Amino acid sequence: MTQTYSISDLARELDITTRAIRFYEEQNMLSPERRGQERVYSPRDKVILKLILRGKRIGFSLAECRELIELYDPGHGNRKQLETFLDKITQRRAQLAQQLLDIEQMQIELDTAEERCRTALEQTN
Amino acid sequence: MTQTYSISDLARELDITTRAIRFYEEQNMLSPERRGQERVYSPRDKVILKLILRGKRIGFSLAECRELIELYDPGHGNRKQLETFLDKITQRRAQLAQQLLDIEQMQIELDTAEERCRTALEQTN
DNA sequence: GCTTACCTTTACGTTAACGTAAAGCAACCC
DNA sequence: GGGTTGCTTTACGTTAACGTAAAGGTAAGC
Repeated sequence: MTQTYSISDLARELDITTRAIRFYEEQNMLSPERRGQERVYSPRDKVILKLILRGKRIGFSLAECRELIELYDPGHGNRKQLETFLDKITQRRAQLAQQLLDIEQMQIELDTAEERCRTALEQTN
Repeated sequence: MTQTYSISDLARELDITTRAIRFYEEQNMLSPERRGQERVYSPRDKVILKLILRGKRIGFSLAECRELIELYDPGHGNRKQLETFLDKITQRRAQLAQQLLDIEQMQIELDTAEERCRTALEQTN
């Protein structure tokens, strides 16, 4: 049998609230099975959640995260759809490249900020 | 004389609204000079705005951006302050490192997504 | 049979980061 | 002097992404 999770299992493991998980479902980013009333999550659901969290860490909106999820299995797309998918992939790549530049630049600024802090600290001695 | 800018100069050049610029001032992230009623911005103000925009591109909140700005000139800090600055710098570095990992991972996923798109496209031929 | 621990739905509340509209001053153009 | 352009302040509106009750269902343990 393939592994399943309760909602609080996932909440604990991924360090988010159950409310957040239900919210993502409301936004059609998840559709877990049900056993009676209760939600039952699959490994795939967990992967999607991780995608969402990773997206959020680099500042993606949930709408953007949903796009990423749609890219995750493009099987059901017609020609037109697939081509817009490829477009979106290209755009995302450009965005990620820009973010890499931004991060590098910020690391440099943190370096000089640390420098200045340290010399200022020496002044106080 | 050192260069100055009007609010719409900066808005045009940095591609944001004047409302946003005024809002950042409300949040104590800018404090431009005044000529009569009008705001007059210095090159330093422009640097700060760029810091903000860069921060936003990688998902920082304005509160986080303000911290970065404070790190930008730590001259006026006492010992205690300077040490918390160094702490914050360390934290930011860790966050940036995590973001780098996230971006790399996403690039990989975009690669495989593109693969799947292309093979799916070939199916439609 | 009562408590405790999870689960559910419904619904209103909250915060961040501006958007948008209203109303008005100052300078230049014709 | 009337209109346009660009600046100002004040203030209410909006969206995203949940938080936070409230009210209740179910199964386990004592």
